[in-house]
Amino acid sequence: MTERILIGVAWPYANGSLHLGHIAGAYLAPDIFARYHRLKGHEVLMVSGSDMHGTPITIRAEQEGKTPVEVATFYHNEFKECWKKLGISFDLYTSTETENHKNVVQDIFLTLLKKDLIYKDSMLQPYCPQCRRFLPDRYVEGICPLCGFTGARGDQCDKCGKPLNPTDLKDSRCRICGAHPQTTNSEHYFLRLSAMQSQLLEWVKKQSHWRPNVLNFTQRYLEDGLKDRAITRDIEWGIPVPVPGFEKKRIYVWFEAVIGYLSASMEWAQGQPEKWRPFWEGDSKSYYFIGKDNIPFHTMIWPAMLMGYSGLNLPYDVPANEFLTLQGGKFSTSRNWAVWLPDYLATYEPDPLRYLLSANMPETADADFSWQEFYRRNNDELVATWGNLVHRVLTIIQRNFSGVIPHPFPLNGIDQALLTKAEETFKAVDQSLANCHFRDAIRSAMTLAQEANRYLEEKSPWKSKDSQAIATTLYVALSVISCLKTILYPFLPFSSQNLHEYLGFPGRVETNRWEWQKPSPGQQLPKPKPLFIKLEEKMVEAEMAKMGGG
RNA sequence: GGCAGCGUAGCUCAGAGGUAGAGCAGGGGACUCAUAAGCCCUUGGUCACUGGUUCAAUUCCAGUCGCUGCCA
Repeated sequence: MTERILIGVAWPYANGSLHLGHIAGAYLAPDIFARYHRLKGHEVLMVSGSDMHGTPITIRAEQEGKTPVEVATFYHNEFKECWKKLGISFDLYTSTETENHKNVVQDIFLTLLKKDLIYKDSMLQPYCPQCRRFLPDRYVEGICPLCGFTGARGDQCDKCGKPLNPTDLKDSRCRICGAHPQTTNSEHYFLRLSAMQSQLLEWVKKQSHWRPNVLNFTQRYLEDGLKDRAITRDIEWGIPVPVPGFEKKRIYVWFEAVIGYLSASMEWAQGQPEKWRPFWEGDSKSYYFIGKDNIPFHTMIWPAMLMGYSGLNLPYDVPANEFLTLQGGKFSTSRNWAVWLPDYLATYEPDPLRYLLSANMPETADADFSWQEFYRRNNDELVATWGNLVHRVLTIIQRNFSGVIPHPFPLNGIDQALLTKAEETFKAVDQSLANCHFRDAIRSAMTLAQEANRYLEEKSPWKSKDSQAIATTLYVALSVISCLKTILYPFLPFSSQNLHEYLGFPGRVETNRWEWQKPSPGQQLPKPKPLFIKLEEKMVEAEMAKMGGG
């Protein structure tokens, strides 16, 4: 049965480069999932885009003497380059700075307004008379009333960790110009989340297939009670509020960005206006891949908006990942405690990173990245277990059979046992991937590679005098390698493509289905090269030296 | 302060009410097709602490300590 799968991926904020925490949290998993489903022959639509709006971008632009659109576009382009190099296979990667997105957002805004799910109210906001603008809470600084720390921000104090309101601060000042902010009343629109609470809770309680962390968090949050939230801001960079009198205000990014899933689907369908609908209606399942910090927006706010808008599917699953830590600590942009994706991709191949982050994905708990671990997993697992398995078999075939795939003879019990194991692994990985258990899936695959190494050892074709047994052994080993080629493709698309060619298959690996392709006896194989290269241990020190604070 | 999560071998992580697991690192061995890779054997743990439920808990419950995150 052909399934239809919508894959929504978190929209990265275009005011800084991507680092490995982003990839582990939200971007690798959906790509694996999408590649798997495409192989299964399912219809997949995977969309995302850059979140271009909001105050942090305008402030960065001012500091750099640029316009907000220049800053956001710079990072948007950098993101697109990263996706290409890392192999994150979006069907459309767009941005919130498109005419289409603006129209869709305004349409949803007006629809919810008409249904009275959005209403107007006023709120107090810090205003800087010198900059002549309203300040987001975290752009107000001052002395913490609780601990006396002088660098406390209007949203919280970094010293004692207490959350604050901007008006709590003593001797408050504007973080941009240093002037003393005033507090001014301002009119805004609010989303009536409080009215949706029971409907949401009822829906959430039925989602027993969600990951426990996502489900528990959401339920507790809902039982505590949802508050209405302001969805407009006093800034100039963003999507205009389509209401007279609000010309100086913009729709707040958290309301606007989630709508991107829908607007991007429509943009993808351009030219065929109804083509996006099957992914948003009926049997289609929608998956939203995000980091855990984004859970409330995808299990409550976006569903509430969809319920209000009505007619479109609510999320089927929100497989949120936990966080990646970096050598035991939090990623920190300001301390440069990070591994930047553009730097990584300028130096290394994509597959070793994809491998490490898959094998140690923060699926159920935080996971740690270290260069030592990267080095080790590349050399000891990718190269030694998997790459070397491929290389030794292909090399023996080159040497002893002139590179022609040997014809197998009747199988003995050992041959059969390995083939059975491969068959079982194929099914197990299928199940794991369908259930978003990525770590289990790649672990099963590597276990099969180990089995194949043991098999070769046991049969030792390099010692054997029995030419039929040698031919059979190599054919069986090659078959299992071909099995792994398909299993590993969602995780390691680049090296699987190379392997696909070394095994004598034509075209692109992704044009084949999720099937165990058997090699064709008698076929001439090309000269292989190692799938992965060993790293030198000194790279660990070199990379660590690049990180701040270490 | 409230809530949640975590605390398992040197390291990264699994696991489960009934004599503790994997990979890597450490030690030993046989082999040589292969990127000195692969294979076999092996040393490591009172599963944070204290109580409770149970015939039986490291696995369930309560509390303590430590780390992390979220919230007012």
